[in-house]
Amino acid sequence: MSPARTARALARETITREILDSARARLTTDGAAALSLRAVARDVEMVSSAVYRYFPSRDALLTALLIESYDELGEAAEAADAAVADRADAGARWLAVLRAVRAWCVAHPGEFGLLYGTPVPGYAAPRDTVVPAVRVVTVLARIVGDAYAAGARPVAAPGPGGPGGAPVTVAPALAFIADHELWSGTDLADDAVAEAVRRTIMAWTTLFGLISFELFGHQVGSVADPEAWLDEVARRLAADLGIGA
Amino acid sequence: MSPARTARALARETITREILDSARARLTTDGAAALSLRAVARDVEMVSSAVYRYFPSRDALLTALLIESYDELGEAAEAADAAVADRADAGARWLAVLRAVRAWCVAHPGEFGLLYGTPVPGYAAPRDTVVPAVRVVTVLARIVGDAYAAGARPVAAPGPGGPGGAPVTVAPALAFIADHELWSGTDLADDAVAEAVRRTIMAWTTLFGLISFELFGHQVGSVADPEAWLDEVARRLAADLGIGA
DNA sequence: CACGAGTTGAGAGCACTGCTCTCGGATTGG
DNA sequence: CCAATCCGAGAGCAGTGCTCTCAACTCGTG
Repeated sequence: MSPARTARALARETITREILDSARARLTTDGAAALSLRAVARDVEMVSSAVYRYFPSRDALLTALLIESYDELGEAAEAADAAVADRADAGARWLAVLRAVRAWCVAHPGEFGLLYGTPVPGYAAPRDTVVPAVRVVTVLARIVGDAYAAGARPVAAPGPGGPGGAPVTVAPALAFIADHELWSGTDLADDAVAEAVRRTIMAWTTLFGLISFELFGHQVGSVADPEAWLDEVARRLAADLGIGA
Repeated sequence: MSPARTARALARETITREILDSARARLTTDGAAALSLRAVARDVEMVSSAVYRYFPSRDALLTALLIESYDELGEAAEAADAAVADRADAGARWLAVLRAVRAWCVAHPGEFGLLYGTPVPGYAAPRDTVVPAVRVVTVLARIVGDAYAAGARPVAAPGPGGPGGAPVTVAPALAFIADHELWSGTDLADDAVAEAVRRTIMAWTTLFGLISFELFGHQVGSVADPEAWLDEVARRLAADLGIGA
């Protein structure tokens, strides 16, 4: 963290932190797309060109914000899960995590827009962002896996035998969830694991949609109490997953 | 449509159309936030200031695009529903509409970003956009209402009597769905209507999340076949709504 | 302590953006 | 035909990301 604690290195750390903090503040007020490097330069009372000593480009700054935010959100989810005393109460863990995820997003709308909103025009998130990005969904999958290991099962699934066609295959890139030791404790067959993964992803999709609607103003006036609405949706999702509240 | 078919009025119509078309094209290539009025001016081979004769500001242009896009999407949904011959087959109508909505969004990613993505920084959508914005969810609610009128019912709901607390109230602004004649044919009690409305909104939330994940690149590598995935999710949602496929 | 090497901040400059203003020319309705 | 209106062009302002140069500062080493 501090390889050579020289005055210069220390100043660099401090200023880098200041830039990041200012950028995140402006993220919330101005939005990710309008993040202006000159504006953060004014915030930290430097000339714009000086900021480039710390971040080689606006995109590099965005990437740093992206990783930091993903990690913060993932940690919030993990902490909420860990805070539930009764580890066997999958319903309580599920609700706690979903509440924590929404709470973080509501508290950090700018960061949420950066993470999950419209991609910033000429910017493509580099590989480094993938690992922190999947922390949240991993937490969700872990809860489901624990519940299934304890004997819980999803309700009658419209899966292979249910209505409609064969379920879609989960691509290899989701192996970190599908192949995870999460499911090793369960006595689920491989296709049952795949089914659980799909349900978890679908639940995560719903949660994301919910938060997105709330933060992007698509449910103003349609949902009176967002917190209560989240609770209700969380319970429904848990019921679908068979990890009753 | 053409009150005074003078040469000037005709030219104005044509150029307005050209500007809108160019703007929508740039929407997909550059993104909504980076929509440059000067760029569309170059496209239509005018000087930037001339464009202001047609749209008083960039925001006004955005609003026009917003309304036009909402209407197009809403019409696509309505058309897909209307195209299903067997009006009593709620499952088929549901699947058709969800497919059509996704198809339109995939075909118009720029417009999707404008409609449902991160709000453009200093821009607030005016009232005019509300009516076209709700066309899609109205189509969904109509299908559910028709099915319930025909006797279908949602599966055991974790509602008032189910697990968890009391369901959240739907705010008055959603009256256009809740108070709609959609439900007058059903013999549902008021709270059952509210329950159906909530389920419809939740399904719409999931659909939006799904499309958003796909278009914003949050499921690259995690879902192999987006179309098949949509079908599967649509069937699960229909099953939850009790309008089985 | 001194000095060369590396780091940092400031400033000017380029090309771009949204937007406002003015000015000459074209079109319109009376 | 003519006054009123509309329209396109151009200049200009303040903002943006980014590059370059230059002077000042800090650092490890001799």
